[in-house]
Amino acid sequence: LMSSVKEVAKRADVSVATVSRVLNNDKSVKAINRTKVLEAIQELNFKPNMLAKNLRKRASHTIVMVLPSWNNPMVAGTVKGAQRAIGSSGYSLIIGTSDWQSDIYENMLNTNRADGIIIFSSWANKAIVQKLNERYPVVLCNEYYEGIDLAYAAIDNKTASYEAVSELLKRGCKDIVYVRGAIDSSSVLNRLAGYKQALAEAGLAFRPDYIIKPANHQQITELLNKLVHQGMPVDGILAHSDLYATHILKEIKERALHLKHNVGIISFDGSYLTEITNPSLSAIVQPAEQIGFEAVNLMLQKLNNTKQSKKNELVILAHKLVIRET
Amino acid sequence: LMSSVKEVAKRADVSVATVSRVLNNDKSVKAINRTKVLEAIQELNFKPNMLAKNLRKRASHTIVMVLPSWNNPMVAGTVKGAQRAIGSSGYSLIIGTSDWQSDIYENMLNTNRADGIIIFSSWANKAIVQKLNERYPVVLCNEYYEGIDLAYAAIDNKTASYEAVSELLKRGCKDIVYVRGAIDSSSVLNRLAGYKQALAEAGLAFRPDYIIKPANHQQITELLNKLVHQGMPVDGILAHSDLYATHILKEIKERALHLKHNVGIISFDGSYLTEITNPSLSAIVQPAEQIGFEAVNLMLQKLNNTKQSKKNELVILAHKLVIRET
DNA sequence: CTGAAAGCGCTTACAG
DNA sequence: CTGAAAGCGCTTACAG
Repeated sequence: LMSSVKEVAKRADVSVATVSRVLNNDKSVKAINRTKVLEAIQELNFKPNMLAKNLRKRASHTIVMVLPSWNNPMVAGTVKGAQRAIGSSGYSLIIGTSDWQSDIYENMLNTNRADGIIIFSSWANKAIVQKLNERYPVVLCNEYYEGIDLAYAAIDNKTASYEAVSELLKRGCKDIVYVRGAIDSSSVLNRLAGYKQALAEAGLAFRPDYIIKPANHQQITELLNKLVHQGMPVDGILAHSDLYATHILKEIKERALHLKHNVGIISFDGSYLTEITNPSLSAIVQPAEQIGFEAVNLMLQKLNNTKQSKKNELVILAHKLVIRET
Repeated sequence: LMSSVKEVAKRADVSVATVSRVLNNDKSVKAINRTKVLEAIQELNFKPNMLAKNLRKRASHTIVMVLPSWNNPMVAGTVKGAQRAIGSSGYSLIIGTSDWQSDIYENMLNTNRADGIIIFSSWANKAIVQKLNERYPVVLCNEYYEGIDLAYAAIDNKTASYEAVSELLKRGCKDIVYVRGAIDSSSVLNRLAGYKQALAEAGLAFRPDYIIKPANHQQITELLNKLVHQGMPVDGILAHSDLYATHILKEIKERALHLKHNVGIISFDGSYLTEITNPSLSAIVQPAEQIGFEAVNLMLQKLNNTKQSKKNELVILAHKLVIRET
């Protein structure tokens, strides 16, 4: 049914080696032979079998990417950028989320189903990342691990957080809560550092109670209410994600969360969610698409750099504080 | 570095054929040999090279899935279900969106980078689907094509639409607009049919002007305003997607769209977006995860059914009308 | 500039 | 129940 290099070779009256060379743009092929081969390829509608090529080249030409979840527009943007970078590189992108068992991804690498792994999310702890990094190309998105030499793409979370909190302070907010992520990831720690820096510059004391660490959406309301009922007022919120912020907005509206309607809220991500809520959300906009794009490019560089500079590249992308109604 | 069947065979003191048989659960292997092989696999930490297996089996063990976009929670749900169905089947899922050139997907099939294709979205016109279906396993999500024998998973769009419009009529709405999708896909046509049926049963005339066909989000406002300004009132809207509905809500709030705040709105999909808007949106909830799950299962059946019943299966899943604030 | 040949790491008729 | 051997469809030193 499908024709092979053998048939192309016969038709073009050359050897399979020459056909392969044409397929791989080998400069050494004489022009006349190249033409004959290309014609034969056309006539036979030949499509190279990647299964064979992959085995021979010992590469799956596949990259696997781990995401924190599907239901997050920031993630969607990143994937979009990743797909764009994959483009016509000849590589395929396999995407999965971290609710899969972690060893699925390791297995993909072990069994040659993927050549490298891009990790978005704090799915993998430091030990896993370190272990992977010793054997396979690894690129991180949005996070990094102190002490591991890795390529990654992310924004400057500390500065972004500093700017957001400074904005709230400028408006007159005095009691600002940071609703942080559940894991001590680099983004959480850096945002925490930016938060502290902004308070310090304003001459305000840092109060650990104002760092809220919910295990899930539901807990946000619980923890914030607890704070308020203990006599600690809240007039500003830095939310770790748009999803957190939309949830807070909803709970305020439904009066489950006992905060004023006009509490200052700035969330991270700045996806389209911040525009469809009512009121619309102020946010630190992350260049999600760019992050995904750069992450894949870093990986493609790694995969194509045979014995070139091994130095890992860090790509820091620009964020933007966008003020909307909160 | 990596050990191969050859090394396992040597260590277990059997032939590579026997190793392969153990790997493939061939019952004919004597228990003692099976044990020896399994031990050797353990000791050598052997991982089979899928590149070789795929070539030999003439299968990539990969499925490609085409989505309409990334930024849509309904799509996210479908992908989540698809991933769950893939589970530990040994297959990988490659996902892409329809803004890629269509021939990328055909090329994946042609070059053995994928064994079958799942099409969500009306990315492919009938001719393309028909052509693909002649050569490769195809499964459709949410849509089907009249006259092509295909497996697909979807809800009963006509009944769902009928129920939504009936609900609006029951509330007293008389002038109901259907903001339809841009393509004459089966879902659009069926929803249109349900819309008409509901009107007919209520003794109301069908007015083609009340079917709005925006090319993009921005056009919704333009087209609806035009209708209203031409003296055709609007008191109910059936929206083709949650995204459309959230956009409508936003434009009403910003007074760009000249409709009353309390216009009845029911949207399709019923993703989490319908809960975070203010007011929250009434919607036909599609079982997105299930749809993705079933689609992948249909595909896996096709790929594993060597010479079994060729009859294509249709999976119709239950929808649900959920009334919220609109 | 080209071809014959070996080989990537598996699986599977075939013979015993 | 098992092994020797062929082969999946490519690529690539090697020799010329």
